Amino acid sequence: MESENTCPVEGLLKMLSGKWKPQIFRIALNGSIRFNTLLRQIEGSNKQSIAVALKELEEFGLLEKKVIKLKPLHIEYNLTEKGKSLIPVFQQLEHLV
Amino acid sequence: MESENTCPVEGLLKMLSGKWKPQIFRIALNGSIRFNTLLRQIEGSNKQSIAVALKELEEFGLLEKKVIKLKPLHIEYNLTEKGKSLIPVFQQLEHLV
DNA sequence: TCTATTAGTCAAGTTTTTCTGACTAATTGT
DNA sequence: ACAATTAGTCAGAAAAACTTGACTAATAGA
Repeated sequence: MESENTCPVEGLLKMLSGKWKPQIFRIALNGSIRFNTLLRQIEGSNKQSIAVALKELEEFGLLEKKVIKLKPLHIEYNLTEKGKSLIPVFQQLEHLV
Repeated sequence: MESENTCPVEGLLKMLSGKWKPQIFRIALNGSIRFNTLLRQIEGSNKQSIAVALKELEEFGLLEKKVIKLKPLHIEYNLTEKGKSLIPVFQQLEHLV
């Protein structure tokens, strides 16, 4: 009883594909993340790519954006329930390698 | 005790990144695979891309190449132990989604 | 002899992804 | 008034990934 035309791993790969999304998601596992903070801690990254990655992670429902304060502007991204559901997968992979 | 600079998921993503590797790997979960057979069953694919994907899966140690017969030429690729170790991850992801 | 099959390789071109640098807009600090 | 911080956007360039079509080399079948 194999699934021939769908694959959950392909879904995961799609959600986390690209140069920066895996790193951003992993940092988000430790708590709230912010645009400029990510930009500084992920070396080699750039505004545009981080912005696109955050938007995609949001669109896939793994992160949710939250405006904390308007003065001064403060926006945070947090794992959604869907995002948190991936934690066991990460843990399982850790045991493997 | 978080791992800040390594990530097993990033490893998985790297091994299976690209347009065809996930599909090839998934087909390999069902048994031996062959170059021309893949080419026919994966619609939209092409020689070059399948060849590169197989080579990369081999280099990452997920598949192993085996020459069965030289006349007529018959080459097979099978999951390695490392490749098989990913099966539970696929199963876990299936339960998730 | 000619064509097909096997499993590829190679160079060139196309497409997709990523990066760079300029710009926005509101607010705070000097 | 001027610079800095926040969180971005936009267009164009550069880099990476993917595709195409021609080719190889050994063997089998008509």
